[in-house]
Amino acid sequence: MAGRRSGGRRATIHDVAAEAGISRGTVSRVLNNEPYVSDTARRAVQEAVAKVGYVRNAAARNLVTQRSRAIALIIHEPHSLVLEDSNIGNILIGTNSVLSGADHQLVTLMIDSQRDSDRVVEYLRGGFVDGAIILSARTGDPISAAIAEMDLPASMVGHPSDAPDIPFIGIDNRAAAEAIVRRLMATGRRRIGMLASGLDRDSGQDRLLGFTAALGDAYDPDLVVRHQFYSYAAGMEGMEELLARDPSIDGVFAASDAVAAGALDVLHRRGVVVPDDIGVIGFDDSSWALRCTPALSTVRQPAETLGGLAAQQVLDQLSGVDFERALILPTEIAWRESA
Amino acid sequence: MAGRRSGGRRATIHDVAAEAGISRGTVSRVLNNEPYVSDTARRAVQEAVAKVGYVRNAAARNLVTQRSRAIALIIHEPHSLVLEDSNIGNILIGTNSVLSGADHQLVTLMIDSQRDSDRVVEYLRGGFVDGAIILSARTGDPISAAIAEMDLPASMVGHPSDAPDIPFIGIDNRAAAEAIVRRLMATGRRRIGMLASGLDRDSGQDRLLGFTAALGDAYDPDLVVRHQFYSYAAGMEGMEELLARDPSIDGVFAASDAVAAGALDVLHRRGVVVPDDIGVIGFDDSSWALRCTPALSTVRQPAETLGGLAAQQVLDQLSGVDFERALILPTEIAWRESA
DNA sequence: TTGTAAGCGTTATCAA
DNA sequence: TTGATAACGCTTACAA
Repeated sequence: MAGRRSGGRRATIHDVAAEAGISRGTVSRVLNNEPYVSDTARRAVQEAVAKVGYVRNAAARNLVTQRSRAIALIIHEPHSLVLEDSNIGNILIGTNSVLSGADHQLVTLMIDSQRDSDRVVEYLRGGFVDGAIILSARTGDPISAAIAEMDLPASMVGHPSDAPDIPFIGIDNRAAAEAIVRRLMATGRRRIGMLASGLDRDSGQDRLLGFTAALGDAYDPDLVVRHQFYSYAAGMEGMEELLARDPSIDGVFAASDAVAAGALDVLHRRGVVVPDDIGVIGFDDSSWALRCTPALSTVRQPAETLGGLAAQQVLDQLSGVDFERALILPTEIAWRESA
Repeated sequence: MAGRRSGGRRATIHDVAAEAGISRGTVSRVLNNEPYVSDTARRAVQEAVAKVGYVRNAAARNLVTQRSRAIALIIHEPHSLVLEDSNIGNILIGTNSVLSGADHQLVTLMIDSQRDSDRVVEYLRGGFVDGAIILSARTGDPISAAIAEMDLPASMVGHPSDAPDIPFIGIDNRAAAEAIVRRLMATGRRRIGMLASGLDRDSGQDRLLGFTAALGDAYDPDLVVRHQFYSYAAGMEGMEELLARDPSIDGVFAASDAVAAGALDVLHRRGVVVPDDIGVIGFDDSSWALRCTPALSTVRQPAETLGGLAAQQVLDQLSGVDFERALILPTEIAWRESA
């Protein structure tokens, strides 16, 4: 399992016991910081461990304890997500920090093909981890189904409409979208369009719902352009399309900051002035928002907290304490110069 | 180790053997696709497996085979890297793809604190993985030292000056930097400055060396601003500083695209026209390059290939075949509008 | 407080 | 081609 040593086999508890002149049982007790061990024995073991260069074999330990102290974080579609968009980095940081505090190792698994998906299911089934956190799942995601079926402690960040019964944590995308679109309307805009993305996820769907709810009677289906990804490219293409459909448009709600950035660049090249001619708003408050010119008005997600609480949900299941299976965190509006 | 089943314990080879009415040895052979198994036995096992819902226990298997079929990819400093910069996404994609093809699971480990660092060393020592790929190591990195010491098959992307004897793969940062700076000089610039970053890594050091080499006698130490991170913020601060030091500057080499992007924005706000007043060049050809206005001239790194070959280096060590321990890949210049 | 010994679920050797 | 059986390295009753 571990890297083959250059020469000789690696030390076991057996060697430590022999070196220290005591039994393996006591060595194990020292290693696990258990009570009822004499100071003499403790010292002897510590010295022997150092001397023979002992390191615990995880496989053997996991086999008997039925635990690994590792938690998986599953990321779908590295292309569109890690590269282009979003708070994924902050989610990771929050998760890692909570897990680290509980002395669990975070292992990130990336799914980029059917083959990956199958292998990851094997990995989870095999017992390499005690639990899992699922990011950016789409409707019909086979991993989530497998996790639910194998009854592995888990938590989803976000919550696809058809998700199996797995605890989750998220934000109210619909309400947040509605709120920021209303604010855009309050600036006097009359013809507002939307660059919708990620409609195969709850986030995308709900942001669109919030948009239509805010517009009410003013809603014009013709002013919604759909795209698969939350990407910069989607923003560029979508904005071109929107301008083609209605040159008199004076407001745009982009489904994410990356999308908004693409839209802003198109507007800039076309000589359309933001926010004078068109007000633009985004969603996420990711690192894109402040890079945009002008700075983007957007919805701030508590990404790091989201990641941390997802980790906590998994740890709680592991320790058997009660916990809230459905968590919705509040968002806020970061109002800047783009609208 | 795995998630506790709702009720009853999970099926073992024992159960399968009993159900199929044959020995555990034969069951194991079927499971591992070994030869010398009758079709009758094979079918019986497959049916039994399905019936009792058997899944192999990885810990037990790893214990006896001394293998895990998993490879770690270690990322330092998620903040500055994953969020701000670079080709890390592409490296991941390349690594995952090669490992996936060899039926190995990629597990990404993030290091964000001393505590993380210690835990990761434990994880590696424990035998959870058969090998490791190290990204963005700095000089004096304890993880690399530990990996070298424990003799774990590994590969580094990049190569810190004091790195222990671990195979590596990288690009010639010095030559690439020199080449693009020469090209900038060829556009007639006279006062060229550099926004240097990551000087605690080989990449940062070498890019600076390439810069001074290209300038030769024209090199003015006063025109080099140093910053710790390859970040957008570093580019903004550095550019302000550079303009303060010498308003007549007419060329800038940024140590990365993110840094260049920050510099471009400062110039834009100051009303300095690029490339008319100042020519700006970057490094990486990351997703930043095309988002910049104007599009950034930069050095293209074969990031995905880098990741793939690092994975291959590890796999080669595992299989014991000969391989090249020091790989340097060629780069090319992507010349666009910023210079 | 310590030692003994029985597993944990596989794979792998050796006979049959 | 198959079946016993001995490891693999550790934890954990149970006895002492």
